[in-house]
Amino acid sequence: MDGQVFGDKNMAKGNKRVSIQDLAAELGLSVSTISRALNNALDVSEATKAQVRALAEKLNYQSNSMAASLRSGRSHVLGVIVPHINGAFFPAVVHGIERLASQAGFNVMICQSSEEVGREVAHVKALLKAQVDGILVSMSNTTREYDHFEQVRRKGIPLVFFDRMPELTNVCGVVADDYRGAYQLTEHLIEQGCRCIAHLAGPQHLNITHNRHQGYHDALLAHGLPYDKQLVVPLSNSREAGGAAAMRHLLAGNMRPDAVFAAYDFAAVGAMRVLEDHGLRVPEDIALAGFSNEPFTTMIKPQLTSVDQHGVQMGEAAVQLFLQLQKRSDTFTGQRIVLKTKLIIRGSSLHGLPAQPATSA
Amino acid sequence: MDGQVFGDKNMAKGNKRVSIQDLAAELGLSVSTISRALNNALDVSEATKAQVRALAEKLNYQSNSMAASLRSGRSHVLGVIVPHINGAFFPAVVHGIERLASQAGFNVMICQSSEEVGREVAHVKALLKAQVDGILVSMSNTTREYDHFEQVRRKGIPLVFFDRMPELTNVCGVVADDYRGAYQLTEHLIEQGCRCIAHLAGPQHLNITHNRHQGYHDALLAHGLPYDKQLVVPLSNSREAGGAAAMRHLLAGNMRPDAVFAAYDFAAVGAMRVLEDHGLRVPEDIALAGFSNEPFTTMIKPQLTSVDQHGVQMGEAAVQLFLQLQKRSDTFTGQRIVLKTKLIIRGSSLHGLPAQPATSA
DNA sequence: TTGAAAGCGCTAACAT
DNA sequence: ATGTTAGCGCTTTCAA
Repeated sequence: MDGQVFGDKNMAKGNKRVSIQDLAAELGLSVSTISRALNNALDVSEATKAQVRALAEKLNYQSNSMAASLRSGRSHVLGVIVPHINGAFFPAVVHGIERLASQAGFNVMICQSSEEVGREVAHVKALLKAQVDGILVSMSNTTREYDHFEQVRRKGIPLVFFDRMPELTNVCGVVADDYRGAYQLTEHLIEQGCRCIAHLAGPQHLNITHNRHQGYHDALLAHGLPYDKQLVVPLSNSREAGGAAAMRHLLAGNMRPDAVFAAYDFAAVGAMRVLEDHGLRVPEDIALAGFSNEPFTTMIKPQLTSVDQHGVQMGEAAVQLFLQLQKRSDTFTGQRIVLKTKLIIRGSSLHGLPAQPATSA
Repeated sequence: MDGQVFGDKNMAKGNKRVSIQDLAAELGLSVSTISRALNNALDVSEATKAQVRALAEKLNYQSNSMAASLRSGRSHVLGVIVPHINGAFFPAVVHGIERLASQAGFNVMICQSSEEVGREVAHVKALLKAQVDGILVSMSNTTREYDHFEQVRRKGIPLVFFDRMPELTNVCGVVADDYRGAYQLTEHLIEQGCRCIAHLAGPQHLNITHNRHQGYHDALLAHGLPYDKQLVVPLSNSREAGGAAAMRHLLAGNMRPDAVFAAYDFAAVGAMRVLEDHGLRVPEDIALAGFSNEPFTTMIKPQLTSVDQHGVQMGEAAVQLFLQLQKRSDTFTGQRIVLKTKLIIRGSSLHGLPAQPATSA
């Protein structure tokens, strides 16, 4: 492979792509036969198939999927819209989607909304124009109207949400059990002896963060602890800076929590930094936990207790839902798949008793 | 937006998409006029344009980009192939690509090769079939043959590499100055008083890791230090586990380095863990540095010295290169853009003297 | 088992 | 300023 010169410039530009017409002409067959042979139709003799395939190979024929899609009405492309691909969660979901989708013969078109409704709407439009066979989407956190999704449905294109989905009837999607994850996490903190547990909360119009908050709330009440609004601080963003600001706000108040549950791992790290700055030890003085089980949770000290959301699995489930929808598109059952989450206990939350055996490395 | 029922099922399936034919019929105009009006051609009266746009809006017309692309030969889609989207680097590049591309009127189709040549080849094929207007690619680390790239060129499709590119003449792309980054980093370690600097090396057939190794090598010699092969340990993978294994190997040998430069941040963290386990302090006993400036470098203790690669900028440069290529496709200049890297000094490398003022937070 | 022919929805000459 | 016409490359009836 060395010294190889890449791209001799003899064929500057004018080399037309070879089409099935060319193959047909070359072999003295009709284009329809070529088409059928290439698509491995059952009513073409093996002999011609072989012949056609050989020539296609030789001439380096590449089918034009635009033409095929235009004619057939199916593009074999699956559109995916994610809010972003930072952190590990969405990449994991995308991975799951790609695996199952490509296995089912679909190409995947990934778009980032960058948490902007505008871009989300634009992407939906572009995907529809591109005639995708289906759309999988996790909403941006600025999405409050759902007309663009409604359009998709109106066109009869299968639409599947994952993780972040609108509170509407008749939409299908797959979500993690954020409620249960938060509930268990809060319960764990209580078992650690914490009695004054704060929550750094994400935006409450989003199902995921709403449910995390709710799980926290219900766990407190279930264990006879009061729910105090002063202990719930909204995060200005999901990153470290947001967590740090919220933590500072909390420390400036007149309640001194003995545990903090942040709705995101990144926010938890920001909080941890602030606690250090204030000379507070984690978990001895204040227990700390996040949500998502980002890889860096095991890199920091103490390691961060968190909740795993099984991203890959979620992606796969979303594709399965899509495939189902595609089969029988008359019944939009509004099916919701809820995936179990997994509490991962690490050092940051071991406030009291040694607690249950650690669930992870 | 509450209580809204999503997707009344009255229009089960049969609602044909509205096409420009429908618009033409409705307005008593020809399809070509409609087409021109929609594309804002300059030879259509403002009156009709308004009329057409109004009806299009009313009927919720969505153009069929497959048809348009098939006819015009341009898809306005840019294909992007990345090895993966873990960590922060490739997502940053993708972000840069998306920003500039969408600004230039292109949609972006992102594909992951997952470090498998097979998938890379498949993606190239799919993108060509999809008639993309150009392909931006960062090679998988298992790519050793470049025939699939050659095909792209042969078809006259602009091809731009970024970060990881083949050692061929006549290919264009944008890379970070890994050599210089590694050189400066090594120099910094030397200035810290380190005299026995090890390198955890990435695969040497890839330009990026090869250049990091080379920069390390040359910096040593330039400062009169010997280059000792025993101090260069190949990483089995770029993650923590790879770094940990390499570090263990190093510690088991008879050389005891006073600094370690890992070719990836993740590997550096793995190494850090092993050093801790061996009771060695960073940076007092052994200085440590990585490469890429991942966000977690500031989350760990000590914070990790690293080299920033300006991912967003790289993505933008790649798009610019593509746009250039598209304009004058006759001259494949094989232009290479080399982006400066930036040494970010943090606690993990402060082995000796206070050194130069810290470059970052 | 193969061929002929009609078009998918749009654009782009070329007319008018 | 608008209309006519001819396809882009493929799939898919309908015939043979």
